[in-house]
Amino acid sequence: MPRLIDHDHRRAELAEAVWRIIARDGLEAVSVRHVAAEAGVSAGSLRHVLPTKADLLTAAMELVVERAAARFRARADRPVPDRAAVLALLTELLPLDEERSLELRTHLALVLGSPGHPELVRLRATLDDALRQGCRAALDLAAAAGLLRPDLDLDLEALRLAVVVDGLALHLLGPGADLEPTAAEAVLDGHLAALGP
Amino acid sequence: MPRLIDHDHRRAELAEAVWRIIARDGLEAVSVRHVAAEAGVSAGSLRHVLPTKADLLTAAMELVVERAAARFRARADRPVPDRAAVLALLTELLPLDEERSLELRTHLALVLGSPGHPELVRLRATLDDALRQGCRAALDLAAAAGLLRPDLDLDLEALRLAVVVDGLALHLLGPGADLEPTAAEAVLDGHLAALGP
DNA sequence: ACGATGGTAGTACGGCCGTGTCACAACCGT
DNA sequence: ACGGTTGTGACACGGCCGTACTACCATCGT
Repeated sequence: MPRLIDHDHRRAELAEAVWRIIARDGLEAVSVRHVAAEAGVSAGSLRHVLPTKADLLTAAMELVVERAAARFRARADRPVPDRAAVLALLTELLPLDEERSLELRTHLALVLGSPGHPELVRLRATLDDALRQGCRAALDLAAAAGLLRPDLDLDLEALRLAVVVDGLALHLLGPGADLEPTAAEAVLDGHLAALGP
Repeated sequence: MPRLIDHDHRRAELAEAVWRIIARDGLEAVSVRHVAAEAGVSAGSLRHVLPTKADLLTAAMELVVERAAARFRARADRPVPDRAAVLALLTELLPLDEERSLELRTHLALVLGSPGHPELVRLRATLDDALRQGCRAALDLAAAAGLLRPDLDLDLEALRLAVVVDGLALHLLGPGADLEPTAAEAVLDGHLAALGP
């Protein structure tokens, strides 16, 4: 078989296989064999790329961070002048499609499901920090567009916004989710309105 | 050994053992043997009370729902006249001590960690519903005390408040938590203030 | 063209898992 | 006092786990 494969690409495929298993069968179903089967490779082959299970979980989490960062970067680079665009930027942070739902489920399942894994804890902190900074950036844009009352404590409001976004995300995740996407958008819209003059 | 033991009491002990294992070692470490050891009984003995692992997880989740409901009932029964009391009622919903942290970790780990378990999905819906009703009740009390603008959509605000509470709870949960309890209370206080006239 | 290189797949091993079974010990009603 | 009931603990079983090892093979550099 081919002498050289793209390791990064293979790692991403395996990480996405982990995502799907976590979303479909839960964290407990994540085993080397299941992931290999889900990704369509043999278990022995998987071990050449990710030698241990901990590496597997770390790779899954790293890809979450990477994808989320890339998505936000793509959004934030564009000039964002009006209210609808700010709302769209925030909506981007919600798990409203399959990929983002998979990512968030993975993120939460790993963070809550395996404490004592230092790498995962570090990556969680990275992600939380990015969320807060993203909310802060969105607020700065909104402020520049004159959408915000001038007397707001932007640091506190960024934190509050991040909390709202994460809370919405949590309630959007099925199964057993109790929130419709439209309701989530309504909450976000109402929150932004409450920050206005 | 004694012919009659209190089954409910034993179930609660075992459920709390599950909580501790989830918080300390993660969901993957929850096995019949580990739980039995944590609770100080033999595995065979455990099986007389909770025959299968699914029963074990269900019992753990049921105790979460039960304790949370009892705690809220104890708070809500008291007359709640002023702003500080409303804030205290909401703070009650946050994982600011060991027991509530254990409960929330269990709740989230189970909901996110084992999809396809119908009983857990049902219990999650129960809990989410209770949270929303609790927030609605708190808002009603605040409104009766004249702490709210009269033009608010209380249903939407209850949802937003529930989202804030859950978001705060999520960020308060260690390890890797990025939120201090005082910051969480500040967010809650700011949120309540933003609802005022 | 042909070894060297590096990915692949199959197998093996020790360990823990969930669950079933069963003999035994402690308490109850009679 | 004693037989029945009920909780207990120990073991057995089949299965899946993570990991290690080792032939095999397609490609690449020479």
